[in-house]
Amino acid sequence: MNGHVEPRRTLTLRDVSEASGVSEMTVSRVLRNRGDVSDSTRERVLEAARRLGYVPNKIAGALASQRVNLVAVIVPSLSNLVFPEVLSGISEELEDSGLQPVFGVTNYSAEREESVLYEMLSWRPSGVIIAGLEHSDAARAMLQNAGIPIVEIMDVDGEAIDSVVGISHKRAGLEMARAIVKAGYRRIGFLGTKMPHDHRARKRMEGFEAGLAEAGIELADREFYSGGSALLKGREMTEAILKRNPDLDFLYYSNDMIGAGGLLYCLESGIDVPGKLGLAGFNGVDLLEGLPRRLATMDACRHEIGRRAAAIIGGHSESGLIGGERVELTPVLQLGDTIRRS
Amino acid sequence: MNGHVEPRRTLTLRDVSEASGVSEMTVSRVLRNRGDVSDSTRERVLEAARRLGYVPNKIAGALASQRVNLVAVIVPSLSNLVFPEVLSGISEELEDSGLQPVFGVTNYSAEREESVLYEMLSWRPSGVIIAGLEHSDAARAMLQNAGIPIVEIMDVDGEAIDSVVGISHKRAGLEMARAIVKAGYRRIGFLGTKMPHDHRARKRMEGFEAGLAEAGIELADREFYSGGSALLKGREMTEAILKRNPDLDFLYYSNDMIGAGGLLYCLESGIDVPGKLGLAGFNGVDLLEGLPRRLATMDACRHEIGRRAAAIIGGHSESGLIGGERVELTPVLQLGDTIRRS
DNA sequence: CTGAAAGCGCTAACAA
DNA sequence: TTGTTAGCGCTTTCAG
Repeated sequence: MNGHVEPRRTLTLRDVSEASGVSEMTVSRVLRNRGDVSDSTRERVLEAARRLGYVPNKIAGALASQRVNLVAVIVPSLSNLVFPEVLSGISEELEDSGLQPVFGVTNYSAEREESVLYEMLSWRPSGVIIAGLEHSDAARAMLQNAGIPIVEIMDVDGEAIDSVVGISHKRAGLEMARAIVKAGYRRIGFLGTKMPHDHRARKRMEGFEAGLAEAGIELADREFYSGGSALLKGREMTEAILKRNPDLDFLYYSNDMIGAGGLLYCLESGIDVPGKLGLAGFNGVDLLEGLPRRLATMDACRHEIGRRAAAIIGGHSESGLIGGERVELTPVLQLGDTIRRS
Repeated sequence: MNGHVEPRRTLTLRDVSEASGVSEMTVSRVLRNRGDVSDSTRERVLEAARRLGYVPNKIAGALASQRVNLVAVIVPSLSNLVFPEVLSGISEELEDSGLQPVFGVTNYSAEREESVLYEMLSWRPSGVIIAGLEHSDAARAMLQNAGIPIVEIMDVDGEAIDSVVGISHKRAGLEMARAIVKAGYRRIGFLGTKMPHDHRARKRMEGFEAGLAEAGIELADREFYSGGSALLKGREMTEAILKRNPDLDFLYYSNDMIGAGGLLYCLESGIDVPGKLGLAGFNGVDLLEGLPRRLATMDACRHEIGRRAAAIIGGHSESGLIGGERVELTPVLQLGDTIRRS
């Protein structure tokens, strides 16, 4: 035991260079697998690097090479189940591309989105994947001027800055409305989140109303919530809306979790689903498979969206090109057991 | 419309300096709010920066200042509901600290953990938050040599590298076992994930078995699953284990989702819960609040763990000190409605 | 309050 | 195959 304590300084290429008796440049080549290096030299370098526990400094590397292997990913929330799934898709696709996702969360605040974006862009990432098409002017300007591929995800209803991968939430709402009308339901209630900044939920509802309007129907009632256990809220809201409006014959939920809560409530209350009351949610979450009855829903293609978006960044960052791609995925209506079949 | 296209080059301090007629150094001061600058100069600089749409280059800044405001966060998975909640806690706590979380995912693979860690450390973050106490030797060495605060989270059963924030999963299992025994259950089955690398689930089971052993009881049966909808798997496994072993009087699930599936199955099958059969899960997820009956569980303190870990990094990065802190949170047993009361 | 010089740790480009 | 030189864009330090 000697009392000697190393003055904490992280190792540099130079340390490896000295330890191996090879020039810094060659060490750098070995560590990056670039250029031809003799096997014996490579061996010596790797051995020294390993022995010292050298970890390269990407900050210096990025500055020198003007290349950064980071992809900025900006989402509104992590509690919303949907986004972790998108992130998984991104992670997966990027796994062996040499690119690294870096996540930022905005909490559905445009202001926060702006500052997260600024922060991330200041690391000069190779690309940006960002949820939604709605951004502040400043954020939009930053994205436009960044000179890197930008992929806006989740939603295609609006004008994209560069590339876009998502579904049309308007159409999702519209088609659900048509299916419901077609099944003969007429007195329809809507239950959703009280989130003025969740543009996609808003668009779904607008599309839904448009779909009803085609048949000359108006929403009979609506109920909104915020915070808390979605499943529980789904129950409570369902109870509330049915108390207020007992002759509703359909409930459309803005997401599957509250829909599942509603379904459980109805089953317990002995309500005839889908005979007397039909139900539908949105997202197509796994969870539904385990419920006593299969809630009607529409898959939001979350995982796929993540993958496709990441693939675009990967492709463009390789080719160096920026070109607006537009990928509109089509969510499939799953009638399940909660909409009666004709 | 002129056809002139700017050669894409990102702006530098120098551009702002020239546009504002102020030295680069002073521009830098203004943009970082450092040192005294006259109001008039500040104004001119900010105006120019805004007009040009300048975004500082943190890569260069970090290299020059040897300071990076990034916190590396490494978790096994994003599908497991638990981790997004931890990340939320971290995000929240770091919100106004000037620190930025950067997430990496390992898919429960030690090898992948090693490479993600290496990648992240090469950006010289201000700290690392990493799930679990089990790491490869190489990973452990990297963490030890990084010279920055390291917080291992979720679990306290083992030896920490630096700081640790979590709960004892062994104890969680142990206490659940005691509660179950105390309630008079004797023929007990365990249902969990088939994941050799989920050390925490493993420790819970070990603790659980130890708790049973105190009363001279052995696990009567076990059932494992992997992949798919947890809720559905919970149903299926429950059905399977009860078919095989109809006289079981308690089922302990390694997480709430499969527990919830089991609960739904039992209710539908008309099994008397908790009279004839008791049930318990683990995690204390929101979801449970919306179920017909409240599943017994134990809160894993996910959000709190995230916050505390982030707070440690924040504190240490300010003080520049590294010091092993140990925070053991105590999960509270929630008996709910699925363990009979004496 | 403002500016000039030096250099952070690495890699591009070129030379040997 | 290996080495040398000159920055990358910023901040630190020191001098006005």
